[in-house]
Amino acid sequence: MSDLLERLRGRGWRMTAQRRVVAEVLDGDHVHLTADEVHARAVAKLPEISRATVYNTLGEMVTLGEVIEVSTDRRAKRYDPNAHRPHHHLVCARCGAIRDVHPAGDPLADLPADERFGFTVSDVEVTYRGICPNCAATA
Amino acid sequence: MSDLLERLRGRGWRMTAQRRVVAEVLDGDHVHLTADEVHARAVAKLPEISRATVYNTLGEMVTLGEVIEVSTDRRAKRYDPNAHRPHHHLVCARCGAIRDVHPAGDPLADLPADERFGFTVSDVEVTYRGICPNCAATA
DNA sequence: TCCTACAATGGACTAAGTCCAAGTCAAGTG
DNA sequence: CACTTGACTTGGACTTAGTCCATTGTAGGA
Repeated sequence: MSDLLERLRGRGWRMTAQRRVVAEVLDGDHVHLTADEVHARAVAKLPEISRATVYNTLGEMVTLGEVIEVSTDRRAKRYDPNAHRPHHHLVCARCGAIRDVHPAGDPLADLPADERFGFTVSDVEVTYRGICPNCAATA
Repeated sequence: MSDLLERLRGRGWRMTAQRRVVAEVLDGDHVHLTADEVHARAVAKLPEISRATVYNTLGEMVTLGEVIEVSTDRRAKRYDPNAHRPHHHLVCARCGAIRDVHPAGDPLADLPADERFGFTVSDVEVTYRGICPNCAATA
């Protein structure tokens, strides 16, 4: 049922009710939640869970590479459990809706050596912006 | 002397001492400043300028398309006056240093129609992450 | 069952940014 | 040039998102 939970367990994570609940929330199809949204859903399942724990747990999942932090809008970070398959994001500039997308080609390869300034480049994050069909309809 | 200032004037901006100072700060080679850094430098030239005005002015410049907002780290937004030439960013994951880069190819073209979900895609923002030479040396 | 190191709690704290009512002033008009 | 007016600025209170930490609780091994 919970792939995410399985993977975390396999890494020697100490399993607690709180961590299970956070993993379950992220593992649904409710992707791209903010930390507060995760907390709200977690509270529904485990009323006494604290905000600090949710932040800690999300942070650990990010460190373990099981969840990706996305900061597409300028407000809160969002958490994307779809970390096992590389992807990028398409964001509606009006309503903030987010879709996962898979562009052709490898943007990393598009950065020539003379544009790397001696950096060891390890990662690339691409955010497309535009207007979603919904917002376009109500323009 | 101040290209940015010239362009803004040409758009019917009401010119005030505050706006001039903010434009001057951004127009130097001091790129990628946070709003607070802009404010600090502005205060050096015009002691009574307020934080709110700096935020307002930066926001207007962004709206006019003369300045780009960059949120590479998860802290404060940074402001990049180099808006007239499309470019992307290379960020050091350790120290946060930022360089402008110009990748080959057009990432927008790499997003196939069937990955656009009906969005009208107008913009793309690419952030490369890695370790800068400085940080690599002191690893 | 008991221990103990790791985890959770919650409330105070910080950073970054927004809001607003009141005062100020740039620039067009006569 | 003086006047007028609506746009601009101010500063302080407020909000939002997130961090910190001392204390309390507990998972899981011996």
